[in-house]
Amino acid sequence: MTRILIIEDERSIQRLIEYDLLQLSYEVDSAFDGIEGYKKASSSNYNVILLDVMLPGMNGMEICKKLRDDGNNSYIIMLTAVDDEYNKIKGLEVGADDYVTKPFSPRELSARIKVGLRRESLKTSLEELIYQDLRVIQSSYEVYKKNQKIDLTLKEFELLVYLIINKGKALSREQLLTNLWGYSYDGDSRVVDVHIFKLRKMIDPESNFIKTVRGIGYKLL
Amino acid sequence: MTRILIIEDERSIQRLIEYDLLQLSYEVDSAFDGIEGYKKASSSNYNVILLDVMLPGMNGMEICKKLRDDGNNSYIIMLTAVDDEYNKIKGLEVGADDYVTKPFSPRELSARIKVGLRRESLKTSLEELIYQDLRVIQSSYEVYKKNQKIDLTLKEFELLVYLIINKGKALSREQLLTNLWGYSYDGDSRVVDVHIFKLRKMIDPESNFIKTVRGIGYKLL
DNA sequence: ACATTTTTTTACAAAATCTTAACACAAATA
DNA sequence: TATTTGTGTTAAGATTTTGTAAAAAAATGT
Repeated sequence: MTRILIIEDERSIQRLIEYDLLQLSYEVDSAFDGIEGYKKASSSNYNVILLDVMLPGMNGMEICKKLRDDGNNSYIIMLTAVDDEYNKIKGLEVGADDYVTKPFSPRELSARIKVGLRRESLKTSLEELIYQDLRVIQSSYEVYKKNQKIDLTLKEFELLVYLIINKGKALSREQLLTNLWGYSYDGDSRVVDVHIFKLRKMIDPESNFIKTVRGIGYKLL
Repeated sequence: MTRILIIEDERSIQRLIEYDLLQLSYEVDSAFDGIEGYKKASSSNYNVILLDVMLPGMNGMEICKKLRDDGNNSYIIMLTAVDDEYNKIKGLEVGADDYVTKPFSPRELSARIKVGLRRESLKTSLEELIYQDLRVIQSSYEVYKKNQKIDLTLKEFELLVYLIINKGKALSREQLLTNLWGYSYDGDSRVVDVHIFKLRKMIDPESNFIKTVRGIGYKLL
């Protein structure tokens, strides 16, 4: 179950966000001032925390910093009223993962959350993945084939990780798009194919283990 | 995505049900008389159909019977105004899966729907299907006969899965077309025959277990 | 601002698969 | 038995899907 905490004092905004997230069947919890927010965030484990910068009691920056100092590693998205560069930098400095400027569309917010969840799940899974003669180190985004380092782009890397984690399963393009790109493309996109093509060229030139499942997508043997 | 069709002429009840189901994030469609209901149920694939017994146009029993005759295998829940044993028995006779008496609470209805969905998903979502010396792995789209891998095309694979899930039942071409091809039988298409032929050649060269049911279609013993 | 890298889109070729149509054959019916 | 109806089988042609390269767009670095 995905748990999200909203720390936001403006009720109207809080309600709106809560409504959208419930629609997406996340488990939602809310706090309406800084103190309460910090307490909730500390006492329970959330996958994502939406944190308003301007709050009564304790402001968002402080909360974020304190949480990180406590060792909290939830994915924190800062919410702020204006697109000000200063807060953005400061937010990331105190340990936020992302930053959304109000007003934002539900779609935008949910896209950001999905990115966060993806990143989170990558974080929590195995640090080092071994597949055949490949060694994939997630923290440093490095890949070795027979101890020879291979340079992959970010998307190639993420695709490889996802394939390995789900090895054996046929993965549809939609599934790959939602899980790696973070949202669903409308219309038909061939991005996945192109990335598979490149990945094959880099790590699997004989196309031995990245198999095409015609009509569905791809799978790793 | 779970799709539910409500066939109910009383708007107030329809609205109520629809509201509850949308809350549970099902995809909901509605029809307000028998003819429309039958058409919608036939033309599209629903996981669950909620079917009022008393309807203008065509009554619930008729619709249910006709749908079953067409090979429709949605989970059908009959709705009736009074708890009368006669209708209950009759309903099950014409092929309904469950029976709910009005007035019912949202909770009761959703519980019944969940039962239906579970039943449906149990059948279709088995990771591995075993039939005689065949092993069909749905997540990877692989088929083994006596541990020997057999390469099937997507349609062949889907056909095999459907046959196994419905083993023992005679399946009409129409049913196979609607459920596997996603459109309704158009009179003289013999696509199914060709695919059966190919499937037999691949997994059943002796034509032992894919039997022809003359005048109807095919079945797996 | 410009150059470089990465990602996405687009177009076209190649391949696999699906469908149609035809004919052969078997089963049912008169 | 002859006729009709339904199915098996085949192969050509149509369609769909994927591979690949290259251009366009977006992101990043200098």
